[in-house]
Amino acid sequence: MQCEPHQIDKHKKKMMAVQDSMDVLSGKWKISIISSICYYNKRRFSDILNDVDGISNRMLSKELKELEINQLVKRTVLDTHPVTVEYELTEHGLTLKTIINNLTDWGMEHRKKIIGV
Amino acid sequence: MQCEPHQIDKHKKKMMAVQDSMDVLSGKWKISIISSICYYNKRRFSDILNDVDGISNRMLSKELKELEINQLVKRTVLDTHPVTVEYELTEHGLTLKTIINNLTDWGMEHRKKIIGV
DNA sequence: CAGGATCCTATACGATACTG
DNA sequence: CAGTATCGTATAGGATCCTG
Repeated sequence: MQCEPHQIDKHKKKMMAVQDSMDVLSGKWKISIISSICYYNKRRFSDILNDVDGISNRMLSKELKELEINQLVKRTVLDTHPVTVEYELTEHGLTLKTIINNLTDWGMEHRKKIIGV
Repeated sequence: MQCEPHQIDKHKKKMMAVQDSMDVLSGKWKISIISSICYYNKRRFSDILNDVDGISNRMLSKELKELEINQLVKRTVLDTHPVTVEYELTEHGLTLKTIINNLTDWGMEHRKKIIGV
């Protein structure tokens, strides 16, 4: 593919941007966790544990912490007995909604196409 | 969150769909590889090796094979000396374009917001 | 050039048990 | 309930060398 130099730069910039996204979102669980919180608006630890098929509490705890650090998720401790913790998306986290929806749609199509046949 | 039973089922279905997508796309490299091919339309092995920052030939080879199996990528051996191999997205792979674009945009925003500040 | 083979390491992840 | 601690395994992944 022949490209003008500034075209090539554009491609590189875009590749970098994708990498930046993936640095935050990649891993086996992150997207699923975000989806869970996103679809239910607010979600407790044990609920997410149930939503995300196969995840262990250790992993969930670790991943949520990372998402919090990256300011995608907000953690609220409720004053109940025993303690309850609620997770919700931050405003920045909410900007992922489009991507979640796209991945949901694509997953359904993919299942039809490849798995379902 | 109180939901009607059929609402809950909807959420579960969506969660499953996201999982299906991630089964194919997750991992450190897949999305970047697809982006590279997507942005350039056709791309040779060594080009992708250059586009995707930090990937080793071993990994690239492995990931491309998986993408081929999942029918996202088409591999064409060109009759040159020495051999050249071109990769392009299949029609099914092209349906990921929206997601790639969204991830690109989101990555740029995220950089501004978190990394760049 | 494209990629396979080999070897090795890091870390991602799971299972289980424990605590405020 | 929402985690943390500990331990063990599996896999992801890097480096290097080799070949048609």
